[in-house]
Amino acid sequence: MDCRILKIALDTPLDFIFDYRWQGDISILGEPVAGQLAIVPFGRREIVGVIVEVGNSSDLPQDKLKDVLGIRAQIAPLSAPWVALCRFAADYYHRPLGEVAIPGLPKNLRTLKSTALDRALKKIGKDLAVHDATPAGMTVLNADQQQAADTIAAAEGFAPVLLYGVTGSGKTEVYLQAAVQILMRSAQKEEPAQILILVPEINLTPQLENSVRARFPGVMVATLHSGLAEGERMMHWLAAHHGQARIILGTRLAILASLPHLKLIVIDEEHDPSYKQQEGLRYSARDLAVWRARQLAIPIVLGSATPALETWHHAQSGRYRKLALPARAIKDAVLPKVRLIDMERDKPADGITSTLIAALKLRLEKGEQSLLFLNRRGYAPVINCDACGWVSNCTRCTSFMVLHKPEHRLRCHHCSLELRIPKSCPTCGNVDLQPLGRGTQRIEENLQRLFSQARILRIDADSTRRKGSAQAAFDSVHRGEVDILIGTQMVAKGHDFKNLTLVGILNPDTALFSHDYRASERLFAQLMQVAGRAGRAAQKENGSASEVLIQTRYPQHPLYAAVIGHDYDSFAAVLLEERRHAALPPFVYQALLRAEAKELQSALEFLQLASECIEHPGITMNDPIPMTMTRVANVDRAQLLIESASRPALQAFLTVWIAALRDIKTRARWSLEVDPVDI
DNA sequence: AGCACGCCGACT
DNA sequence: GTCGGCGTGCTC
Repeated sequence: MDCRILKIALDTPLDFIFDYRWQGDISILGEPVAGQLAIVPFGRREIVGVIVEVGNSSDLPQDKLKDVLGIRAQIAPLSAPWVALCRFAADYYHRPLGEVAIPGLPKNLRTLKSTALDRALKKIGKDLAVHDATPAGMTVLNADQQQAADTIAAAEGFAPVLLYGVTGSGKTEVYLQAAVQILMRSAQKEEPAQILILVPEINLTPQLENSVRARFPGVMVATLHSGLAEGERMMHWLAAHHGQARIILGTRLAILASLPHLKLIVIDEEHDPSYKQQEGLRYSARDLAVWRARQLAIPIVLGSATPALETWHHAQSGRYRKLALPARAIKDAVLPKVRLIDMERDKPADGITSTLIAALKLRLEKGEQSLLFLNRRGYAPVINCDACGWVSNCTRCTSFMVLHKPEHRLRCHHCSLELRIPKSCPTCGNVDLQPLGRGTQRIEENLQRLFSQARILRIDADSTRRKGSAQAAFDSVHRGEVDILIGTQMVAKGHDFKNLTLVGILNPDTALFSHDYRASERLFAQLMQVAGRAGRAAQKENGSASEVLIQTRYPQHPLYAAVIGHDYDSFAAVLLEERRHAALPPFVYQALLRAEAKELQSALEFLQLASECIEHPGITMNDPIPMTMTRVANVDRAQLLIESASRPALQAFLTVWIAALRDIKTRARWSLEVDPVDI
């Protein structure tokens, strides 16, 4: 019998491709092909892999090879461009191919038994008949929007576009209009087309999903995000993979979906930090999306009011085309007026200045909604004992235990540790323990005292733990059942609150003096985004102008001047110049080697050995240092930053370096991150 | 990463 | 007598 050797990528940290024999009957089963999924024995387990090559020989002796147990022939093979995308990501982030390709596949594809798969395939087949229709026609765009949409839809080949427009300028309409044009054109040519739309967090932006579904009533829309149940994930993945889904709406993980007819990629709020995966394979969905668009020679739209500096830099240099939406699209809506409240002059009582209290009172009287933004959940970030100086440190992390008053708990936000609030000081017995600083719970308490008649709602990770409770909370704001909303960054994204006319920002100053050089970029984006919650709808005749009040101790800081002027351009120019002078990204390329161990010394020793283990011409090797938050859950962490002015030089070095690192004998666990963002 | 084997301490 | 701690070795 004819025997094939299949080269198969498997989800394991071992960085090589595994060979298996396949002895099936070709006349019955057909030839195995690259891109198919195969179930194979691996050690004492049975796991799924992606066939990357079909051949007749192996470097290993035949008797070392095991037989393939089965091939997923029910579904189409994954395409060569998809495998190439995975291979690029694997090479670029220096991880095994299988670790990139496999984890995103639905679990039901990974077992020998295929009943769940067969059932899903049957259902998809039925849905296909119902959903194969053309999209709805054009809608009420303004000239700038129409021109942007036309430009995107008419682009030929790889066309990266920065769609630059303030909150409310109607970027979503431009995406959807470009998508309509591309889908209609493909329907005329009878060529299937797929559009991938990435959003930062799908659960917080149901409005976008609703408007997409409303806009494409006859078109199958698939969603891909981590919140899907296993069965749903299977259905949506299959609909994308087999091409029935024409619009795919997803979070960062959707960038690795199989999309055989992909014709346009949209990244909404492209600057958002959640496009960066921060564990496991630490990829940037935005960067992979640009690579994928280039590989497929299709347009990609990066939409933002406050683009990432990397993106802005590309737009300025002409590598990306910049399309600007200068005005708010909604008739008569204007940008909210931003004012600073100098906290040195107007000293806040319980975290809220008298100016802000007066403004809240005014909005209450007018029956308009207000939002207070504070990016710190809990009641107080720490409690202490005045008598002996004790503070509520976490015993397992380099951090404080946060006071959560409604839950009567101290909680560490970095490990799962949770304690009852001590009745007295653990070291001296003093019963008068004081909360220091303010979180959303404490602000909520203050507001209830200040405005006893107002309807006050807090929205943060704690108040929305139950499934569906976040949506219920947002719905009640939309229905007008809330006068004052207090929230963390959860409330900054996506939602248009039609009757919201005042935004108060309570404590943004800490980010001004952060050691993280990206902090001011992020703060600016966050302030602009929160500010955009105010006055998104046209003002009612008797309504007042929307305003944003920022409480600060540094009213003269240039970042706030830029926020007041809604002036991203100048602010970005200043930041980019600073980055150029300081030789920081995007003018230098970075990689970060992290190490963790029970003892900090082991981690630092490993990094020291790593920094000396091979020659590194053209590479700047910094000193190993403990991470800012050194200990998390009783593990000490340290890091070593390396930099180069040349990306290829950095990549070439990393390949050699990783091989050398594997030979270092150490008790530390280590991992490498390319293009790190939180340093 | 899993998963199993293997060699030492406190329990029914 | 055995349940289980995690060292270390292997996975085509």
